[in-house]
Amino acid sequence: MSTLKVQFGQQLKQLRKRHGITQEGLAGLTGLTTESISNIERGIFGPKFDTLEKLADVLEVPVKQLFDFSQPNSKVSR
Amino acid sequence: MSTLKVQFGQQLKQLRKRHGITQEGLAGLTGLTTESISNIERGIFGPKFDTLEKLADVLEVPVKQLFDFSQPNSKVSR
DNA sequence: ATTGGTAATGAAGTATGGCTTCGAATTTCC
DNA sequence: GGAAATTCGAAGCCATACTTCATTACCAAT
Repeated sequence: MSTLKVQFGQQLKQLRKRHGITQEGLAGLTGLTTESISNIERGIFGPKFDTLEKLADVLEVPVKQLFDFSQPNSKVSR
Repeated sequence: MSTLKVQFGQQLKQLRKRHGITQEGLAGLTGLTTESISNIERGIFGPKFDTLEKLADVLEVPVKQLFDFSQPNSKVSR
């Protein structure tokens, strides 16, 4: 029920789309499965630190940006 | 040997001290043990999302600040 | 209507690692 | 020196991150 997981997932989804990549693509580049990416984006579970690093690395953003929920972003939504 | 765990740990330690609280105090407030806090601060393991939330909550900082390693002597909050 | 590409979802299983307890050693600081 | 704070090890528990497989749904285009 952690709202952090949900928020994180939404942010991840945004950053992934902004990066112009699909769940499958992100899965391939991080060594995860598409189901895992989907589960993370929907807040089903929160990734462990190793995965956190991979995600930030692939998306080319600092890890902290994955936790920056400050703004409802103007772009890319929908 | 994830550098993220280590950096996170150092940041946590800084924020904890800045908050004027001991490992035991933080342990009590988060429902963890002092050993766990110690292990996290030394980068032995990275906390799960639930713990992440508790830590940020107790330290009264947004989660993203726990991942903000930009400045050694920062005055980020204020 | 059907194809093709993407994502959601469920069920069931594995195993990693987050966390604990206990005990002792070490560092820090007054 | 001595107490408090932190480190370290080892062993074990168990929650959960992640997997595989299989299905379903959505959404554009054609």
